[in-house]
Amino acid sequence: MNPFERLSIEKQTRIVNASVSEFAEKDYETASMNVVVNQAGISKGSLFNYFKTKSTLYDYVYALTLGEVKAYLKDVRDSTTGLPFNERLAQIIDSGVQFITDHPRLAKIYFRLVYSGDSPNRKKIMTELQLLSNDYLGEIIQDGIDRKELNSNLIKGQAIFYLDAVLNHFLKEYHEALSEGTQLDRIEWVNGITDLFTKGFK
Amino acid sequence: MNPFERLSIEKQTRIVNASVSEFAEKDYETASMNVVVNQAGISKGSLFNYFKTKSTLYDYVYALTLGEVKAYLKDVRDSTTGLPFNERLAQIIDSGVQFITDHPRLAKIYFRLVYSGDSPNRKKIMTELQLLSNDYLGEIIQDGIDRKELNSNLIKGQAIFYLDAVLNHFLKEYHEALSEGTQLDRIEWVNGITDLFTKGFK
DNA sequence: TCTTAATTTGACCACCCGGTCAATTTACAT
DNA sequence: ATGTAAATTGACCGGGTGGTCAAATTAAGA
Repeated sequence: MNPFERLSIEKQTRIVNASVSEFAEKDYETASMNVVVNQAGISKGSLFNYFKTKSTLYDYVYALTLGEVKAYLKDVRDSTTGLPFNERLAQIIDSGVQFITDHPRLAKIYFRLVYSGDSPNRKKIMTELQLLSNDYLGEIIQDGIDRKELNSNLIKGQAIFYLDAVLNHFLKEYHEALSEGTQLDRIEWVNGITDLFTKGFK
Repeated sequence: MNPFERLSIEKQTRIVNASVSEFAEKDYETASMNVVVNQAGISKGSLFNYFKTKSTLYDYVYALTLGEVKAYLKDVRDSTTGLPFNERLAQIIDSGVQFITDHPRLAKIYFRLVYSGDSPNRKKIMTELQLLSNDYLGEIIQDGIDRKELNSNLIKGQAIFYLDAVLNHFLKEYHEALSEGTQLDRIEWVNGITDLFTKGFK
């Protein structure tokens, strides 16, 4: 049992909160351990006792973020098996929107990761993300092909790539709009995106 | 006439080269004026005489980058007026590929900008980029609609958004593949993308 | 050649960084 | 209450940052 896990839940929460906030606001290099320490109300020595290095702390936050993302993805995948491609896609987008609303700071960390590869171990992490996207979207698309809703001549790698590009970009935009106070018309966009791909993949 | 412009072309080139390299390799905050200075073979005081601050130097590099991007875009737009949407789109992508090949470092700066908003004056710059994309892709799409190749019910803002997402993401991927030594099958991808949109926007 | 102005230099400044560790405080078993 | 082990602290370290400026060098005109 490592020292961090031995802490009271209250203290753990304070530290995780401060870390998430800092890594959400600044990129990895710019994020400051001193800020985390002050925000969490602990001493510097303590933080470095719980996490050996900055990179270790980031790993923890990263695991937390990706875990939450995966949970949302898994939920929506499992609760929509059997539905036609376009409805499934719509619900996946909705789930993304929900994630952003529930965890705006984790979303920021996620997008920072996806779009600027901002992290130590960039290579490994980017590969992991790509694999996740491949597996996940690959299955959804394959399902659509099996169901004969999508063109069986689709080049799967490409189809995944396009879906991934549009979904992530839309969610990023949605996230930015949200944190600026404005709001995108969710339904209109969900319709637009499902439309594009149901026709484009036909 | 500012002091930088008074320099010999040779010296200007050395400085611009060093700056472009540094801003391509590291994000704005992490990029180091000391590195630029050493790489360019000039003293620190000189650099700060030519450019008052780091941000000023970045502005210069940014203007250079965007200028080059715009030149490529303008060229391909003007040389393809009259062509059908799918051929036009294909040539735009090809032009992007060409830009990446000709100016890999500028491409890196451009993608860093687009995807992480990495710069001082983020807001202003992002707005400028969005405007550029809107005008440019908006015209191409409107042309396709007028020519009755694209659905006249398209929500233009959305269509632009999707095109932009896929084009930039593809070019970014192409750029990364290139700098890792591997190569994407350009033709296959160009066909895939034009396919997606000619069907998806129908 | 001498004078003056423009250019270039690099030591230096204040500040912040990630990380360390001797010293202190806290918690707990006896 | 006392002794001991564990947890916590924050002053401190080496190093890097953007930026400054008095002094040295170079260029140019008379």
